[in-house]
Amino acid sequence: MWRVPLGRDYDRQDCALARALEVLGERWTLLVLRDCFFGVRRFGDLRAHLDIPRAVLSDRLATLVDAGVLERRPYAPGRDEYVLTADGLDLWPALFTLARWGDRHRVGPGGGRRRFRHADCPAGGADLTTGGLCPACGTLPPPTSLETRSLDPDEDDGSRPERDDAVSRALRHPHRLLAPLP
Amino acid sequence: MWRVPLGRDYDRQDCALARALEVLGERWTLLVLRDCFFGVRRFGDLRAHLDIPRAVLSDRLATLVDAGVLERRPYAPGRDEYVLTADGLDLWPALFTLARWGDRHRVGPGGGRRRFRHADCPAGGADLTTGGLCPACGTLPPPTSLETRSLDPDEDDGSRPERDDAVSRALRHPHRLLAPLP
DNA sequence: CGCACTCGGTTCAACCAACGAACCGAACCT
DNA sequence: AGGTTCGGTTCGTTGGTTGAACCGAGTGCG
Repeated sequence: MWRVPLGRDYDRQDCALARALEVLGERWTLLVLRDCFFGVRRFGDLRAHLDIPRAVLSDRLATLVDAGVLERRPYAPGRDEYVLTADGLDLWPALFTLARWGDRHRVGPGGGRRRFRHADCPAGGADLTTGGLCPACGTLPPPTSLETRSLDPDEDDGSRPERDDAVSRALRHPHRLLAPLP
Repeated sequence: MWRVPLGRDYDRQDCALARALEVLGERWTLLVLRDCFFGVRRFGDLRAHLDIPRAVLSDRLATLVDAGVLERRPYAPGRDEYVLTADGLDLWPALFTLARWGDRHRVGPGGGRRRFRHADCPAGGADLTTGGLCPACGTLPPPTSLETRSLDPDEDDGSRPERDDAVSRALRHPHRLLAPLP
């Protein structure tokens, strides 16, 4: 069921960015992948966290599996889960970089609510810088060695109402990237 | 004329990525910005290079100006051009990172046709690595100090027909990023 | 077993965005 | 004045998004 999501004219664009956007450029797709990095794997959890119509989520997941970014695999009889492939994991720098831009320019001063810490850092670990570097050890950690958490409540300016689905609640506490949610 | 391009539900997403996608997530938007980094500034040039409907381009440019990513300014009586603001220039790492992913996973072996060289490099300059680093001097160069070019014809596998608009032709030769096209 | 419930979808109708062609007005050329 | 280019807007058609309803397999429970 291959489609070219961005229209037939895109294959005339002589550009790696256009190739990437044929897979990633549709609405919701990058948010689905962000959740996959956070450890969300099940259809229902994605739906609860994103408020995305079932049909759209179904379509996006099929496109991503088709493109080799996600793998669909059974975890119980009649139940499948979606996990990032190697190609998908390789998207982490792109997602992180885009999100940091959003932090700097689209949310209030102080940046967003979410922090990423280098949990496997030999130098003790610290919250990542804008470029994704760990300030303690100077390396660019892979997503598997990162831990994410919400800002503490007293750091929060309360400018935006918090969501209260199971995924949002789980992600308030420190959580290793890619580890399945409780 | 503010709109929330990705639907009212996005503002319930407690996430910097969602904030970024409200501005950048619509179809064509990232390709328009890519062209801006290449030095394309005029409505007609964007249209010729992208094959995008006039109405859509008009809408995207207005959204980007509205969001402070582009600035619209007159360059002749009755003629305006669109140039990247500081916020827009700050998008370069995100665009570059996404394009590199496209190179690695969505085009054939050998990567894409386009190369980026650190033209202002004190160590002589070389084509950037995957992470955007200059292998000669080890720094992460800003877009203004980069030069881009197409692969030489003998390196090209000919798998995709070349475009032949004025912008595509100009971008085959080495060209400083952000410098206006001839 | 029979029944209800959950999960992971598909189907359908209404709506809205994208497309492409036609039109438009200002500036410039001759 | 007449024609051309540029930078749009308008408009009818096409196609993607949305949300509600429906569906079928698997599980829990009396």
